[in-house]
Amino acid sequence: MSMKKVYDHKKTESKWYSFWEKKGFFKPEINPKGKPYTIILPPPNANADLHFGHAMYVIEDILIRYHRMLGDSTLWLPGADHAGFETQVVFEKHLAKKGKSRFDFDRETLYKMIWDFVHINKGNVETQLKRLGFSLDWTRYKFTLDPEIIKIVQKTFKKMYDEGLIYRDYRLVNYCTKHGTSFSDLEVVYEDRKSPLYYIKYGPLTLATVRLETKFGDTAVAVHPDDKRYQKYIGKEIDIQTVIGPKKIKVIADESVDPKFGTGVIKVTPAHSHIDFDIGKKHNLEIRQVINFDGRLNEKAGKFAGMKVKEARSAVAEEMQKKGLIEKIDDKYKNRVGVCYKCGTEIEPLPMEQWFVKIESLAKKAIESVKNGEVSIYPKNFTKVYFQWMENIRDWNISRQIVWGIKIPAWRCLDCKKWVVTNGPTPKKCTHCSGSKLERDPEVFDTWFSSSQWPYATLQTARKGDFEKFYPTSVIETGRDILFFWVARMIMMGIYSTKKAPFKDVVLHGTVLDPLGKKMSKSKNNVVNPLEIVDQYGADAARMALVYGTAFGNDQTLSHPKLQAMRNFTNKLWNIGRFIIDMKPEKVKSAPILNKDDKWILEELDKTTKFVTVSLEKYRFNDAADTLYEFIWHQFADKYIESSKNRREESQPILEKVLGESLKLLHPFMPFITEELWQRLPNKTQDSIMVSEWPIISKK
RNA sequence: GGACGGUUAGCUCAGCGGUAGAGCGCUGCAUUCACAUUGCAGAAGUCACAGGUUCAAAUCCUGUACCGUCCACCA
Repeated sequence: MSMKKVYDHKKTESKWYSFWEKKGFFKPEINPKGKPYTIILPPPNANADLHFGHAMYVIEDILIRYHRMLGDSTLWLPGADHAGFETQVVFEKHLAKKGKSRFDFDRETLYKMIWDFVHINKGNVETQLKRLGFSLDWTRYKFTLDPEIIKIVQKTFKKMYDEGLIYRDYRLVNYCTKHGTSFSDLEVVYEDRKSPLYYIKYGPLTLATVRLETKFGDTAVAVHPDDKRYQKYIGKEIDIQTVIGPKKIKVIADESVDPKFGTGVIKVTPAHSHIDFDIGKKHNLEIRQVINFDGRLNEKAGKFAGMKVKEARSAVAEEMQKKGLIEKIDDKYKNRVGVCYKCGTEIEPLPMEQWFVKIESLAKKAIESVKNGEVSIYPKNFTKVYFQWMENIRDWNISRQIVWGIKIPAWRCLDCKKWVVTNGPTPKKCTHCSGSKLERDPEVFDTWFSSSQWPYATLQTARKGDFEKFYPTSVIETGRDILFFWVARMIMMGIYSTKKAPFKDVVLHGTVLDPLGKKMSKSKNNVVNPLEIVDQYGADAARMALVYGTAFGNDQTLSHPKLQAMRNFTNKLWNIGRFIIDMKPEKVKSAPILNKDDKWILEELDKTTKFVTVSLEKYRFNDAADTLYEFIWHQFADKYIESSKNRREESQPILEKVLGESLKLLHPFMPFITEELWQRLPNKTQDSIMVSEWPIISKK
């Protein structure tokens, strides 16, 4: 079939993906003897379509296709994440549109509804990944809620519990009163606020506080041990007036009090402030909870009971002012307030029992694995960020009070109140007292607890022998915004469970911003669907645009002019192909004598081959892409092809050779058009360019 | 309060020790001879600012300004 003047990406791209898949080219088995090369796809959330930023997965496809052509036994394993809390929030929004809420359904029904919702979305996501040309081995597809994955996650929990690395503790958690769940420290975002700072009288002392409404939970007043002003009160009880009557309160000394802040005196509210909780623990103070999980004050607040935190604050302030208990109000005070990263509700530190991972020993090994080079992070300046975070890490709260997730396999014995933990199955009786009345912990794991086990959980359950062959994986490639959430935790959990870090290289890409340079988000309504871009410019152009012209690791702005340029490039390539293949002269000299031009282009091809290869090894994708563009367009097409026109019969073999090699080098970046042209090459050596050999630099 | 990244042609960005580069845009010319999603030619930047190191700095060091991001339980 003769070739049209203008390249039609829609025609080409629709046919090759299924061809590749049918041939089994995405499976590592096509190179059974090659050395293993593995990437686990960061499983996209199953609750929504991919946005254009996900197209950065192209980096992984480039690496995978390159290594497949090198002859490696190459595996790129796809999956999806149930994305616990995230998904529940998305689903609640759907419910809200129908005038419903999560409280209208029982647990099982809600779970089932979300399950159905997620399974529709998963299908959409798969279609998107395929349209982008990603050479994923779909026969090994995994979902975080597959029974075999759940089994592994629960088993890990049990093992860690048995070894004392997971414990149950009553302590303050970051709690969103709107969503009704706790969060890890990472999920709290901080906002700058101007909050009135009240100077209140506590008997003979005056202290400064923002959170007036928590005063009903005060169980001490604290000063710095060396603060001369307050020596005589330390250890004594003082009488104070409060809005709900007189009260006695103890004055304690603690190093953590900053004498320079306010008056140097603080109220200690162990139930509602992290720092106070620690002080309280040290001094054995009562944890007096006055704010309930619905964000309202309870009966301990007297007549303020039932009020929401904010109303209570102003109501208390008003009342205290009437009674002359407020000395002054500093209304210029600036502080940072933790809010829910989803809804912006102020996070309440609230005391509750939760499961925690004892993180120190895990972090230590994770730090070590990077220090000793078992794991390398690219771009390398992120190594420092990684260390910083790891060195200051705190125990990880892995309980979530939601329904959508993996259930924690823990039961409390109603007789002896102790916990029974299993690998998953419901225990018949209590292992401590043989009691038979057991109550399951209704909570589920933090999503990241399961995804941190993803590399080994997938490989251990995909196919027999996979784990042995493909673990540790070669590269984890992901957005740098989830370095802590995911990458760091995978390293910790991987080392814990398998004794080996789960990957050798961490490759972090920047964020793809909208055409105006703003972060894409649903709330801003500026999310771009990759399929729109693919329809408009072609998958090849979209892929190339993401790697061309931006240093790897930097943020980039989605640029239509750039997409257009890459679309033009595909057309240029198409016409190069058309000229060489479709307009082949009738007579061709079989053993040409090389002239100056021939030698020059072959030399340039060599240089390009070398440069592209080295750049890929160093994860310098833009260098490789820029060079290929320059070589193919400006050296091969503009110079060599032009000069060859008056000696076509002689140069035809060179034209074919350079085209073939260029297509191979370009294939990882632009798989569809390179396959289309490859299939038309008169001298093609394999069924598909996908399984052809990566060009080798010819010897001089 | 710390840390990291950015600041280079009108726009979007490469370059990161040897007298400034790309894509888009702009100007002029060419052409139904693979490609107008084209070719050729060209204009365009005191490389944020101030010091320093060096024979030589956009590139290294110090500091400043402005943008962006991340981390931190200051009441």
